Amino acid sequence: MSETTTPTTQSRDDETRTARKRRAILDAATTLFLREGYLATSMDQIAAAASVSKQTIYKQFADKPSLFREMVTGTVVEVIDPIAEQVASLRDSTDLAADLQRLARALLARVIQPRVMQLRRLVIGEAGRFPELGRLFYDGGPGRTIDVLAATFESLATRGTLQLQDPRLAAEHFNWLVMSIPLNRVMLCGDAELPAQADIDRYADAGAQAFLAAYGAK
Amino acid sequence: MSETTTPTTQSRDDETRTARKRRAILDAATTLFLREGYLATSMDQIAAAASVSKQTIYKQFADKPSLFREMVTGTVVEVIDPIAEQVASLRDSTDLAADLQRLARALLARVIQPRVMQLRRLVIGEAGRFPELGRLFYDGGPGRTIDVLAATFESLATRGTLQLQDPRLAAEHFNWLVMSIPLNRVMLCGDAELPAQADIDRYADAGAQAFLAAYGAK
Amino acid sequence: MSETTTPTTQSRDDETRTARKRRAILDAATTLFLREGYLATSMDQIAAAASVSKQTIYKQFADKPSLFREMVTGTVVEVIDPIAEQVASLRDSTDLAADLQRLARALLARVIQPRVMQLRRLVIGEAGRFPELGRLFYDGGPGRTIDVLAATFESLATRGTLQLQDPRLAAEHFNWLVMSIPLNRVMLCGDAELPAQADIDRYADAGAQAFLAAYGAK
Amino acid sequence: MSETTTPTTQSRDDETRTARKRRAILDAATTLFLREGYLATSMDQIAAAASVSKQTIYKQFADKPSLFREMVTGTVVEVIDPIAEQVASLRDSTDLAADLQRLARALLARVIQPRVMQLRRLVIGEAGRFPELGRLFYDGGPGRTIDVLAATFESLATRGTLQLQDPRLAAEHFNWLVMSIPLNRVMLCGDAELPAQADIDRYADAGAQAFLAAYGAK
DNA sequence: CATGAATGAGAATTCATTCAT
DNA sequence: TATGAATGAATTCTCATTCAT
Repeated sequence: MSETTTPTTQSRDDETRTARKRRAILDAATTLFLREGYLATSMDQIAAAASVSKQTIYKQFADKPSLFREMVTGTVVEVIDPIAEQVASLRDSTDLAADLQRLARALLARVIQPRVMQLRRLVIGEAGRFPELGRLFYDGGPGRTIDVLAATFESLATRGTLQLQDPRLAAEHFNWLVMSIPLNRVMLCGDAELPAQADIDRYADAGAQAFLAAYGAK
Repeated sequence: MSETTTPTTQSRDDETRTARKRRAILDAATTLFLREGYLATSMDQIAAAASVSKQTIYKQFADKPSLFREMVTGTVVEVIDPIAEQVASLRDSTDLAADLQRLARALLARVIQPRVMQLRRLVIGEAGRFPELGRLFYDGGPGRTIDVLAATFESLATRGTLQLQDPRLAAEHFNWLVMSIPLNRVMLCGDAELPAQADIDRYADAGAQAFLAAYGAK
Repeated sequence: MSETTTPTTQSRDDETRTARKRRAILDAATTLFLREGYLATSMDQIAAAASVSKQTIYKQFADKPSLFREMVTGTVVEVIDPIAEQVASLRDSTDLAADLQRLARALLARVIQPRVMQLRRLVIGEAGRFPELGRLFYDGGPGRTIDVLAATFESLATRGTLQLQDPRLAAEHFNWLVMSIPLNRVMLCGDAELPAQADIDRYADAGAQAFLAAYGAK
Repeated sequence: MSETTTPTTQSRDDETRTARKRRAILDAATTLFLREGYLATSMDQIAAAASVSKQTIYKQFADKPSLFREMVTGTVVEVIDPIAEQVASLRDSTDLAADLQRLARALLARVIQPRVMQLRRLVIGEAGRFPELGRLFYDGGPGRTIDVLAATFESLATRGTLQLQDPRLAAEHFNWLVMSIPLNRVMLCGDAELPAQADIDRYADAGAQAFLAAYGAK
């Protein structure tokens, strides 16, 4: 009814409406792909969940793989850790133990989120069909974290706050010391196995502590 | 070997033939499921790959999920680490650094095998459809390794060779310090990213070394 | 008739088209299910007979049982005897023998129709798979007839035109005296055995006459 | 073990064993066909239920239709009313009302048996595929009963005990007056609707009584 | 002679994608 | 532009029947 009120803004309205539909499609696709997997999700389901016709989907996305790629890409971006500043602030830390612990908790809390876990499972499960998405996830997730960690650790080593030869290796060790225990458990045993917040923090703390024991200045 | 020794035992020949078919089906299913995934593998493909009629499959396995479960179960068992002895031998180690390094290399070499990696990917990707298989894999894989490690570490701590409060936590840290870097990279970035043997050993060595730095007696 | 009157009402046209397809599917299903039976009719046949794609069927009907139920329900309704008025008019009959005979002929003519016979056979044959349809047929067919007959007979008994204690029992007796002979013969021996119209009327007359001999006022 | 003790009787033993298997097959087929229907019963199920191999079935019966025909034929024969004598004894009845009632109860009790009802449903449902079996059932069931009844009623009419012109018509009326009410109800509404024994007798009594009211000597 | 395997087709149902309206 | 229909193939699973062993 109101789409034709002002002819001049019609194209803009259409654009907005199109964008809205596009977003609805991506939202539905995100929910369904994450929950059911790639093959187990049908275009019909997505159309129904987005309340659009299938034709509308195919007008916006070339085909199912394209829609899937776009959805994964978008979700990776949206989920990427905005931890750069927090990591960088470590450089001037006066209480490294406390600051590392805080960082560890923040990192783990982010990664253990159901949506991130589902995305990780999805990307791993579809690694055969969409190899580029695995790399995308890696680069936007662990890779990026490790990059900024490595830079910071190098700076700390220069100041003698940390003792290490290979800052990138230390960054990886920190990252996985913090994450691996709950990450692998939940990834394999399902969200049913998801530890309570207190336990998650304990894993983060223990990881940070072990890291300091190995790499801290004596 | 002995299928044709006694021509009179027809029933035994039949048994062998049936068992042979069953094995052929499971082999084909293993190859295809690991390579293509659960949904992307059809019973027709399996029948063709096993040179068997579909009927024969359905006479041996109730349905596709059953065949899949049996295949995963069997592969998990077959792939389980026989590391118990090697770990146990640590107890009387006179050169813990060297022995931990040897153990780390053995553990990582096993886990990084393509077949194990594929199985891990498959199980993770199908965690939604087959939650029990994730747990099965965990219990037969990392869980089991960590169990035996924890027992050994506790004994080493009693003797003062290691310094730790929570042997299970230390075992987890050891395990993931050794594995996580190449494991996560390969799992996400594919076998293309698979590091050379030398690099793998380096990861193992670095993990063991970091562990000792954190948990070794001063 | 009016599908093309208003070109602007596209949605209504769509509705009509969909409804037309739905009707075509139900018609084809009716013909095939009645002729071949439930299991012997395939969804492919129905789609072909309705000149419709299988998808269209499955978008309108959840599955084969649903389609079958809908078809039987519809056919039962469409075939239900509109005899209520004719039966009710008996109450003021001045020539009961003639009126009962007329009623008997009408009842039997309806029931002996090939389509009704086929439906009866189908419902009986599928009683195991679709028990609710048997009851539906009974309630819409014999049950309903007997209900209205019983009410009328009771009224006639009050006026002394009939002599009976149990009007429902009398109604059943009337119904089956009229129907049973040709009904059972045709149901078991097939339409090949279907008597000529004259014979059918004779059965109806004889049934009505026997009823009056048993229940009429002396 | 004992099959080879006496070579002379071996063939007879085989015959017996063969006959035993044949009977087992027919028993299994009877149970399954009656319960599930013709198409819904598979040769595999029959083989399993009879504890024989499918090959054995095909050695004894040409194909599925043959097995079905043989099973129906056998069951019809086995279920045929041995009421000839009881009907014949009516001829010298001194208390026709009592004797007709006794006969009615016997007839109805037989027909209402679950196995007979299932057979009737089966034959009606398969009338399209096996028209000859419907006729077989009719001739062995209602047809036969009506034949002997007609003969007896004629004799009673000659003696003036009954008043009728067409003995065959009277026989049909008697038969269906007795049977129709519970027969149709159970056939359509299922065994769930099966009346208690007392009710069945009541239907039989009422049918016999109505018959006498219509056809008895005044 | 009887068991397991094979055959070859056909069942119901779903899919991604493309026309028509 | 967007809806319903169509397409055409693929899915899992079952069937009756026939070879081989």
